This record gives sequence, structure tokens and C-alpha cells, in this order.
Amino acid sequence: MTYTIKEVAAKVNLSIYTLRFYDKQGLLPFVARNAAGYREFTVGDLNLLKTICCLKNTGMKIKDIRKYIDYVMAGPASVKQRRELLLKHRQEVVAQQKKIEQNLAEVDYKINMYTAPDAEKSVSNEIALAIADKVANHLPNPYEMLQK
Amino acid sequence: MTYTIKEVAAKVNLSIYTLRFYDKQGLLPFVARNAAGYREFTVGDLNLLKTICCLKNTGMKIKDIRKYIDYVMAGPASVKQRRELLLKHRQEVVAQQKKIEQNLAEVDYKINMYTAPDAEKSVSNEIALAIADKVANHLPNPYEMLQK
DNA sequence: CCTTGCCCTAGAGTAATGTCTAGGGTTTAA
DNA sequence: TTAAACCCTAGACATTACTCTAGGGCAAGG
Repeated sequence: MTYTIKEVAAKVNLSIYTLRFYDKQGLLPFVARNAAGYREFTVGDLNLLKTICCLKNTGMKIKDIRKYIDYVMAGPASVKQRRELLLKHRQEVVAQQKKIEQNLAEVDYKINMYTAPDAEKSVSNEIALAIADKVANHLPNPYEMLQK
Repeated sequence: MTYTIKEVAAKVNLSIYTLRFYDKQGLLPFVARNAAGYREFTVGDLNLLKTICCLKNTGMKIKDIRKYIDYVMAGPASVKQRRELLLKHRQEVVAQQKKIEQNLAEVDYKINMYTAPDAEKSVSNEIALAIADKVANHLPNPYEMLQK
């Protein structure tokens, strides 16, 4: 049993356009065509495609995914290179996750401020400071319309 | 004391180009100009810019950052909207983090496979299965060059 | 047979986010 | 007072990753 591009698109939650685009980018060299030139995806193809989706979902660039697929097509001899590529990617993903976490903590700080009962007072204070900062430097006040 | 665009770029680790681009996109309406038309960043401006960077670093689109800045410029009355915007963003970030974590687990599975002492054997097996899948469906074998 | 619904390719178009160039004014320090 | 090092804008160019259109072939049911 094989799958059409439409069926595969539904299974991996990508558009048909995207699948054809990936093929054009060299990500699907393993997908066969029938006599009419239609793509026929096997179960094995679907598995590899799912791996491609994992890499894409963790933010890997198409160029690097292609490199990985090239290694896969090269057979067992490329195990070491595959491992290195994935390990490097893993490190980048973890670093990125950490960075996001840190920045999100700052956002949380703001959310807490806006959630507190005295939020409007804090914000007024913030603006007052910003305005004082402008005035002290003889600069126009961009919050002008807020002055009563 | 105020900062030039170059100094600010160094402080927040963005290029001068990007800062001007952000300004063009309406993210920096609070930055004043001197008589010559040069931007002059106050300490307060820098703080707000840092918040912009947090939002950007957590993946917020420029359009939404602008919305947030618009709220900030509207003063204390917009506290509720700011909070809602940030809370929604927070949810999206957390969901995205979770998705990445799940996909990374799949990548880790591959890394482990490639790291095991019998990695080449596993990979050979994988390919054998993929080929059998192709043959069973009367499709050409894309791993042909690997056959000895 | 013919219509409907798939499939194909090539290539144009889009969106987001910068990055850079051209042309020109400003500031600073020798 | 002039050269180096800044600053400015407008707008062209670049990159990534799709997304869609045009034009045409194939397949299955009525």
C-alpha cells in the first residue's frame, strides 16, 4: 500500500504545496513516482518524512535537513556524520529554549506588574520617570497627550 | 545623558540597521531626535527597547510588538490590554516550547540510535526495511547504490 | 465519452525580517 | 579647515519558507 501526496499531507499536517516544495529542495529524494509521474509514498517514506518534520519543528533550516537526508541516502557509513549533525542541532535547540525561557521570565515580570491591583499606579510612575528622563535631557515628551 | 544609535545597538546586540528598521515599523515612537535629526536614546528608552527585545526574543511578531508599544504610549489606561496581549503571547510561547521539547525527544531517540555501538547494524536494518517496502510496491529502490 | 477531481511542473507571488547602498548632512579632532 | 567617523532617509536587495497560478495530463464514475 502507498499513499498519495494528498493523504501524506493530511497525515503530517503539511500542505501539498509544502511537500512539493520540500521535494524541490531535495528533502524527498527517496519518494518514487508511478508511470504517470505521480509521487507514491511508502510507509518507510512516511517515517523518514516524520523525521524531517521533527527537525523542521525544532527549527532546523531546510539546508541542514537536506544535509541530513543526504547522509541518510548515503547509508550506514554516514552514521557518525548524522550523529554529529543532530548533536549540534540539539545543542542549538537547547540553547534557544534556554534563551526563550530567560526572556519569558522578563515578560512574566511585566505580566505580574500589570496584574497587581496597583498596576495603573505603577505604570503611571513608570511614565513619570520616563518623562523626567526626557525633560532632564531637554527632549520633547512623547507622552504629551497623557498630561492632564 | 543620552545614547547614540551606535551605542544602543551595542547595548542591546542589534545592528544599527535593525534599530532603524524597528523605528520605521513604529516600534520606537518614543525616541526623540536632536536638532540635526539624530536619534537620542534616554535610559528610559533603553528600558522599553529591552522589553521590545524580550518580546522579539520570545518570537513575537513585529506587528504585535507594535500593538504593545501602542498600548504603552496610550498610558495607564491600557494596562488591561497590555496584560491580555502579554498573557496570550505567553501561552503561545509555552505551547511552542512544549512542541519543541516533544519533537526534540524524537531527535534524541535518533541520536541515541546513532550513538549505540550497533548503530551501523540498526541503520542497515532500517534501510533493508525501507527497500523491502519499495520492492513490495514494485517501486524503484532509491538506495540502489548501497547494494553490494 | 465526459466531467470531476486528482496529479504534475515551472515559475510567479507573498510575507516577514532584516541588510545594504546611494546620496547627503554633522561632529570632532588634528 | 578638512578628514574621519558619525548620523540621516529612501529605497533596493536578500533570505527563508512557503503559497499559489497557469497550463496540462491522468483516473474513475455516470
